[in-house]
Amino acid sequence: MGRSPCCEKEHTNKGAWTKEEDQRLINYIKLHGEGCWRSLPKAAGLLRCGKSCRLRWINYLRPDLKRGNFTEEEDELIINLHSLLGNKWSLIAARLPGRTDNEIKNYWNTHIKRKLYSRGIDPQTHRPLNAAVNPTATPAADTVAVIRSNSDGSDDNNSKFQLATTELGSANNNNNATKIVKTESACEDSNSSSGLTTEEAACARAQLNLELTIGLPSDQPSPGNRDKFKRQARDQPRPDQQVLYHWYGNFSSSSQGVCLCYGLGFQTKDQACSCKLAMGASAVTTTANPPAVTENATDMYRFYTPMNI
DNA sequence: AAAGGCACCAACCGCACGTGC
DNA sequence: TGCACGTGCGGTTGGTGCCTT
Repeated sequence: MGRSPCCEKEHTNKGAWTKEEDQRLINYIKLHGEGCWRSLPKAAGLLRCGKSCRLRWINYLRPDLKRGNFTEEEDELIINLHSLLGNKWSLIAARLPGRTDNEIKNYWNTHIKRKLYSRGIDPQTHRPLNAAVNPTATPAADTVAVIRSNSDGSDDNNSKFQLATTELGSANNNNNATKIVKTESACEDSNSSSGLTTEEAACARAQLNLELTIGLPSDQPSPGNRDKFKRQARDQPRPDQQVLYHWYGNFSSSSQGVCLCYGLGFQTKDQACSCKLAMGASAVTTTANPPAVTENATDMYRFYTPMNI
């Protein structure tokens, strides 16, 4: 038996929303909050599919949306984040307060792609266009994404946990070329087919460190998305994935935690989090029960948005 | 002024994933 | 364990307005 449709299509409006529909949706959400999208249309007196209501609210009606043109800074941030995350528009949007994934996706397809082409950069690979067919070519982007793989080679389901970055060689290389692109699992086993020699792996552990300075995270716990954060907590990678967690301070509604860095990179387990210095020590706490870390672990420090469960 | 092409973007669609029963 | 459901995501479509010829 297939799944039931999300709504009775013959009884729903489609296409552009009217002002009256918008107002009904706004009024309902003001009174009852977000969530239960399937039942919302009926309760709000709207002849719309629940998904349509959700989209309309998230992409257009939400009061915290920033309207208007993208700034040059936002452009560059999107380009950098895309080089790290690929077409993960929701993750990119989470780093651009007031912007939606749909908006960024549209903007990417209509503006930034062209901009990158005009710079001679392939928007998908972030490599020079004339190097697209050369697998050994040096990436042009300032940073390169490394997708964390589980030890069995599969990707982690939660893409929030997939983010990792490497940047190497800025100290001894003035052209900003990124030198190493390896999966974390490959680094954990220098004898694997990854191609990293023991020396290279050690070198990577010693030198890899990227801090992306990004704006305020908009993906913060709220009554509407608290479950999402609970799930993230529950879905923490297994201890054998050797991840240390830092949760940010006090996240009550009156005191939001602020994360200004995506401090990602390879560090030894005894090494202090450099992000601490940037943020102020009081803002960072280490989880009380970090996963076990083995002696020779390659630790991936990750920084998460606030959590208040 | 009309027609065609193009750019933009809101909205839709199908699918994946997590949860609860 | 399997199913139904709710939600979210990324890709695509279609309507609209502007520009060019």
